[in-house]
Amino acid sequence: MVKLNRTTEYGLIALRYMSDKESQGDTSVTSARELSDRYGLPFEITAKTLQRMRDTGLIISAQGARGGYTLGRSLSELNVSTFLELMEGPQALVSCTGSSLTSSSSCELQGKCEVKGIMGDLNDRVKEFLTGILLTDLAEFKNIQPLKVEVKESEVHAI
Amino acid sequence: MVKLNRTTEYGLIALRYMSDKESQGDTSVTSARELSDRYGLPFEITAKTLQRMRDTGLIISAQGARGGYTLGRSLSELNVSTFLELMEGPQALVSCTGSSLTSSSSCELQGKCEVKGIMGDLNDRVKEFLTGILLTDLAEFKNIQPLKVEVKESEVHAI
DNA sequence: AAAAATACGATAATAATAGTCGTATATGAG
DNA sequence: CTCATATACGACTATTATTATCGTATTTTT
Repeated sequence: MVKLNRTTEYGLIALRYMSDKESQGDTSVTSARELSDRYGLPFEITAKTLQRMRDTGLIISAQGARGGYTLGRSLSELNVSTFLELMEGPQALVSCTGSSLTSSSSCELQGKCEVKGIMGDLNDRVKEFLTGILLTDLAEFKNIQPLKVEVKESEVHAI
Repeated sequence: MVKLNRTTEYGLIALRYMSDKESQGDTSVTSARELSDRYGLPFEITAKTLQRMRDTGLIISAQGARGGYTLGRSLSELNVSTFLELMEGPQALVSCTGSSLTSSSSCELQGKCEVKGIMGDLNDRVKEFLTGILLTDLAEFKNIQPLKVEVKESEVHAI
């Protein structure tokens, strides 16, 4: 049916975490390690995901020791459609619909296919719908329990 | 982002074709061969897709020579959400959301994950939205040019 | 009996996604 | 100025999901 890929999930976790930090007056940056430790995400992928999010401007990076990421734009103005496109690229709902970057997704039924219009219409509608939903509109994005830092043994003496 | 699989496309082609036939007073059944020939679809997959559609009641089969398929329910009462679920199963928008049949899609962050609620909410909204759209609402589902039967040589003497 | 069609399970091929590895670069702290 | 920590980035591998193929059985009309 309709499905998000996992890195989008990781990205959402990251955004929500940073947003929460910010709203608590915590101005510290968030490192890939911090996220992967806290949520049990694979570090390498978390790091790579954050880099892609930086490329698209969702977050801002600071290199070097004590480096990390902070929010790059106001989440209360970011809609779901835009978020998904930033995370996964301008993919269409269905393969035969244009506006796709990958050449492999161009339909071989070209010309013959009679559902292109139907699919394109559906795609447009879903996109329009998602454009109307802001990330911060989604239930539980805000109003979660304050982040309790359950520090690991290994981290204790490191601080 | 959000994507349909190809067999759903095939299924949509089949439904539209049969619906169109019906509205023209053509009461003949539609065979897998007929569809695969006309639209250049792989026969085996078309056949299998039609079988799954029969399993879910979308279409009705008639076995044997001169057998084939006819519509099993009124398309003007079939919404997109239901259609997608019948074609692809009750999959969720995102892996960590429940209601999935495959055990592999259960999230390993169980308990820790804090976006489950967000994703579940988004999933519910998209589903509700799709429920409000009927297949026949979609542009170009109806009002297409009458099917011109460009009969192939091989079919001519068979009729 | 033969031909045409669906029924169905097993398996192979392909594509998409997820994850790993190695190395380079930047920066703060001592 | 060196070390530790963190991002940056490309190439590669593994895993999973999807798509397609194959072989055989069954049903029904002629």
